[in-house]
Amino acid sequence: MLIKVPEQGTLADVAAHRLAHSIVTGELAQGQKLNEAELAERFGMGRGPLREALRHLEGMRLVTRIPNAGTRVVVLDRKTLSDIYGVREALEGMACRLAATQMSDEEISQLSKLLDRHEEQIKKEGGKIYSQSEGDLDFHYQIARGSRNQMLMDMLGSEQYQLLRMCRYRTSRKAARTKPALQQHRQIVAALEQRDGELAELLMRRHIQGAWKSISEMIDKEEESAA
Amino acid sequence: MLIKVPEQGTLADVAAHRLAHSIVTGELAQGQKLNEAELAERFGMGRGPLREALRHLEGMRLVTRIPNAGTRVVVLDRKTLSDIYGVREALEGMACRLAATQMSDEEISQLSKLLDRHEEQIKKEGGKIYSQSEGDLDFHYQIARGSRNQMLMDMLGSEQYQLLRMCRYRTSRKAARTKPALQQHRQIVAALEQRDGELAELLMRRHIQGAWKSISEMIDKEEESAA
DNA sequence: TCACACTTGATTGTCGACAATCGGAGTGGA
DNA sequence: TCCACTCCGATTGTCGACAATCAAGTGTGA
Repeated sequence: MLIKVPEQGTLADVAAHRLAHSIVTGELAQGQKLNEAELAERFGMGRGPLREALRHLEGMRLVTRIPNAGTRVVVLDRKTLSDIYGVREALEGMACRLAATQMSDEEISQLSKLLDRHEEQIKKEGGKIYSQSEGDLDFHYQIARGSRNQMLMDMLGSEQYQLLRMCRYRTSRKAARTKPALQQHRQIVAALEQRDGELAELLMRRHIQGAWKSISEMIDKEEESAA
Repeated sequence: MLIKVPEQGTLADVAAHRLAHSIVTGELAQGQKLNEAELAERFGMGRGPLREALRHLEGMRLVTRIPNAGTRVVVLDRKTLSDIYGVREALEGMACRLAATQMSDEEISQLSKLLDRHEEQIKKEGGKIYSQSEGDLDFHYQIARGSRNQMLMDMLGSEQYQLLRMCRYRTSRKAARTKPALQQHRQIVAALEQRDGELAELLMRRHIQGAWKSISEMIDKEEESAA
């Protein structure tokens, strides 16, 4: 699970995680205004920690804040999503290239086993995309870890870039892309096993481009049906 | 100037900017503990806004925070700097590639003029690296803007990645690299004028690799003299 | 009827004080 | 002499209340 639920730590941290979760899962709608007093009461805390949490989320780009006018959940329009996937392609491509030389054989083997479990899960419960999405993010995160670049890990990992998970949730309803995605993951692992960084980067970039293409089409359909 | 000084807005915003400036310029030493009450008094505000500011800086990775143990200025060791420059190479390379197709002729022309002013400045006051560093960051930021990718702009621009400015300050003392850097900037602009994204990316990546190499050697010397 | 200023309500921004927690100095015993 | 325990000061975490600001609704005059 990438969703950390540290019921320990400061209240601000707890609030940040709970809010992040609510936003990512869509429980809090995009563009929705966040009332400090109301949220503070719901979480059973004062407004101080909550405001700190909102600052944190602002840094994560999960909310936008306007002085004296409150904070709102970010809205992911097409352009924003496109920008995100563009950056992601560059960063994850880089992560893959580095991982090809930095990961241990053991780690790559673990990665392969992760895909095995993943495949089994798909066979068992075809529709359960939810867990797929989680597992997929795990896959990507493991590669980010394999890059040994802390900055990259932060950006692609838990802290930053919850936005990614947000798009996933938003678009994981009818993601029929699980099988080709798994296939691509396998290819990437194969490239890692061969220690071929260039190939691994290429494959990862294609993989993400494919994901964006798929999501982009889904948005088109939504807009059509909405119009 | 990239240093925004919004003496308007909330106190927390003001504090965040002042603190960021102090950290980037080294006024607050790396690893230094930040006492909330003391800072609050120095800035003439309560601890509430200051804590919000610290949360903000934490998101920028300018400080690290440990619950119940306070926040400290981040320490830029060699590995961290290396990681930053790695990520920067990927992101700015991408920005360059996009800018080659997205920037208007007018913008590219402006960029060229920026380099003219830059060159003049170098001739006039050879040693004044400070302004060079600012101008250089302006150059890079303009290209990030040219990519038309908001996420990229945020990451490379003012908000995120003040860390970069921090390394600059830390290493801009004896940066004899201004001339070759300017030359490389010119080459990049030339590539943009030719709308050659691939070349622009290649040149930018080399440019950043060169910068890292220079800084890396500088660190080596420092460590030698320290040892 | 429309425009404009005012009032009012709600929400955000800020402060001071209290509670919880941690690190370290000091002391006692093995 | 060294280790462990205790206590205390300092610092962080939290809350409630007050002030400032903005938005909407209302009334008045042209």
